Amino acid sequence: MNSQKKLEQFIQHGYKDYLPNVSIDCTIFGYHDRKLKVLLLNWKTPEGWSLPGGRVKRNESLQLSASRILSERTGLEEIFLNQFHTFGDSVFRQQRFKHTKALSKFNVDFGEDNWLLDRTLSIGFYALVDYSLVNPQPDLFTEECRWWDIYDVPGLLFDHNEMIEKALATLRHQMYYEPIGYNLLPEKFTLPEIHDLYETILEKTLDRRNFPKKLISLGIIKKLKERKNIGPHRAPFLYRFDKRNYDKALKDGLSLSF
Amino acid sequence: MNSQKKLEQFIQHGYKDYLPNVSIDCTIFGYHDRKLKVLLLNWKTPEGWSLPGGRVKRNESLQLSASRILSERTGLEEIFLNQFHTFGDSVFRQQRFKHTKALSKFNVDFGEDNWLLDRTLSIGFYALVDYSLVNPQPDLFTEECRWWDIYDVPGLLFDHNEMIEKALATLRHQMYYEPIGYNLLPEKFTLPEIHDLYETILEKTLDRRNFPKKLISLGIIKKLKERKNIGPHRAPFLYRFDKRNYDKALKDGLSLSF
DNA sequence: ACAAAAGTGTTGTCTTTACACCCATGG
DNA sequence: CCATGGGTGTAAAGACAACACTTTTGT
Repeated sequence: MNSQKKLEQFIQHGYKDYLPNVSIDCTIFGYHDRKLKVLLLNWKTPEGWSLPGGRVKRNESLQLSASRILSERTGLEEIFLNQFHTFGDSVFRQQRFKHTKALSKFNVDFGEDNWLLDRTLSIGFYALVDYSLVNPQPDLFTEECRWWDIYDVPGLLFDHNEMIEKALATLRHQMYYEPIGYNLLPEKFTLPEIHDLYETILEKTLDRRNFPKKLISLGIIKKLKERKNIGPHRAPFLYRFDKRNYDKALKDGLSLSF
Repeated sequence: MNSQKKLEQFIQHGYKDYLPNVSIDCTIFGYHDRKLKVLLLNWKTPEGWSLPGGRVKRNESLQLSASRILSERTGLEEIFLNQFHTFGDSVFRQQRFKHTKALSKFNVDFGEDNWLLDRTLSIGFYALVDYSLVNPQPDLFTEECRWWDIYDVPGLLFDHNEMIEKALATLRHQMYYEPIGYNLLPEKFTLPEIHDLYETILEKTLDRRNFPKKLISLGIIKKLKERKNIGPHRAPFLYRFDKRNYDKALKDGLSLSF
């Protein structure tokens, strides 16, 4: 089946395989060059950028669905994925979708009462991924998929700006009682790197000496014997997460002061 | 329209007014006699206890819907209500509902493909209410509505036990960075009362002298000149929440140690 | 030798915890 | 006058915040 046929099939008969009235949208955070990034898609029609999202298959769990959607856009499996809120209160989400004309580019007959145009709640997940491992892929509905700096995000379709806000707020909050970083950083990283990551996300300067103390004393990160070559400067030591203590902290929670 | 007619109308044509495939369930916490309570409904059929829940009207926000459901069962308006998770992963929630026979008590023809029997995600809210103000009301589907001690909750229908667990975990977590109590206690309360409330929910003994210090120093509770008469013992002072500081703390967050 | 970034420890302050005796009331 | 629960302060320990000079490396 070619793309156009697949698209047509999905638009006209998708409700047989997918739940109507519900979608999933993922805020996918990456970190690169001291900037927090988010992965966005550019729609063919209606024109505009949005979060990557999708529908829930009728025989699929929400977690699996989100993880499928994410893997389709990034190529990654088994990444950190967290359900944070279900959106149904904004004006966009209390009525039917009205852009039947705007959808004409697809050359598929939607029809007034197409299932995709009905009121749709969206279950929001956020993901933390290693920027360097992602190969952004657009889908049938979209022309382009790429990273945006979190502070340059354009006006998005629907309530997606609100979703990113809430995802970010949740992430920030979470950083105080769970370790993060395992999914955003390469396996081996330096203290300045993780320090910058925390400063970037929290938008706050953190003491260069005090910051790592806690993580080290909790056993969450371990110093390696290797150093990273960073050109014309002193080579910093590499560290890595101690997965055992990290997971324990994730599970039991902790309280970071910063 | 009488009850039976209403029921029939809802079962057979409800999908015109309500979103299919989605419901809302509320974990309503109350506090009485040093025990944390939760409000449960006893279904006519399938027999068993469950959380109070309902469907989302097509033109209604989720928040409003939850608050309507809650007010129908408790008679209360404007109470603390928090969306905490959307459930769709348990086996019950990945398939159609199979108990067509079990539904026969209603004397309404459901039919194999009734909208109510399709896979249903549930958006979980939890509420904190003043036990003494609640007048539990069953609905068309249920015989009885009453409080259960949180540790005596019976096996519930579907994944509702899991929901209560998660609601409680969320509540406990929340207590460390937001004040609670305003919605669970009467307007005026004593230090032993709020102390017991916290101990009960957190399942932890809290120092009788240290505990109130924080709340008082943050300005969240204020001492009144009145005392409460508790019979044959020294009359304890009454306190009340300072709504200004309380709401500020709710909004900005705080960090309680306990 | 210089510029740029990394590495490292101590001290003062604040927060948290632990703890015990006296007081008020009703029966 | 006794039983029960309420009220109150201080000191020690631990956590946190502030802070500056030296080392490494490449050009």
